[in-house]
Amino acid sequence: MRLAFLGTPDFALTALRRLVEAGHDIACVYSQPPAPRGRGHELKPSPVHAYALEQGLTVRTPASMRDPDEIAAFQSLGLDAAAVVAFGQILPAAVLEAPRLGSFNVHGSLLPRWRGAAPIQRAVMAGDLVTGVEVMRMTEGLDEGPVLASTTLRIGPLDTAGAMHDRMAEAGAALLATTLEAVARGEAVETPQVEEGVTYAKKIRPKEARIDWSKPGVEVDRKIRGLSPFPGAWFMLETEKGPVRVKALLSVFEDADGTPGEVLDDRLLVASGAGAVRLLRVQREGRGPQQAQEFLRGVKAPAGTKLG
RNA sequence: CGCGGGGUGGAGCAGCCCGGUAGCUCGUCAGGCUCAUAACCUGAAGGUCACAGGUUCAAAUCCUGUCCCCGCAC
Repeated sequence: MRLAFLGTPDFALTALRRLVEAGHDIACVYSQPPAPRGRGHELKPSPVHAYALEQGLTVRTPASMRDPDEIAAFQSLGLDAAAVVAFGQILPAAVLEAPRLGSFNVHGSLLPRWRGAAPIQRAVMAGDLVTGVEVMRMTEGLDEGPVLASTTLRIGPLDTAGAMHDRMAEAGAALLATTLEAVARGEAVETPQVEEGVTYAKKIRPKEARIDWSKPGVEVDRKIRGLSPFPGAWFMLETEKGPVRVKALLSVFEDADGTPGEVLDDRLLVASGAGAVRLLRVQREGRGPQQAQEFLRGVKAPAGTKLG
């Protein structure tokens, strides 16, 4: 098929790779323009952008797909379909409807639950036991289009948003590839989303990442796993060299009591408003991620330590 | 030139300000003890202290440059 691919981060890259390997004719790759991300204010192309250049694909990084010239250029590509995966821009109908067969999107949730920006993280934070990845036809509304294919995934007690992200990227890429084939053959079945159970996955704000130990342990644990590895739920720890910010990357809920924020044993079991949370994997600022055991070798946090 | 932290035996850290015999908690190996809720005791191996220059009688420690990693901001 002759396709346009619109995507930006790693999640999208996994899908693009699959389409390239499947031998599709990628007429043009669209991605968000290089931004001064990362340290040192360096201008870095997005993962999708970098890969596209590497593959010798045509890349465009318009600031806005609403630009009339951009829309005209898109319409003249002679596309069979457009694949949109975590692109980062709202697309106008003129773009969505330009390809002969339409535009399709990979979304990380079982719609209509968790429409919007951060479905994977919100699902983990909410304690969902099951989630999934779906391919839908794009319409003007936010993630409201009919669903063509779906894969469900379980969220285990030790799963983080990052782990789900990786699994979902793979599953989504495969789903997208097979669905596009089905669409090409005219065999795809589109199922409208049900009216009930609509929720929205608001974008994650760094401000909500600080851990409030007075909350129930079950919630603290979900927040830790839902925000791991990015942006990372964090707390403050007093050390010999002063206060240090520590991210909790993985944890598990345990039934124990104590003053919220107090460490209950020598293995990072922390009391919360209800029950306790054992930190299994953490990362302090300036250092890399570490298992609790390694972390405890370099920092003192014995029973009785108060976390902020 | 956005702000800041860091690169020390296999892992995690201290030492650096106030230059002078490389330390701690683990792991590994050998032996002992035995069952104490990640076991304990004894001994051993293992490091050009990121890299390149400079200062000095002497540099992990001071100065200059380079590379790499991480947090924030974005």
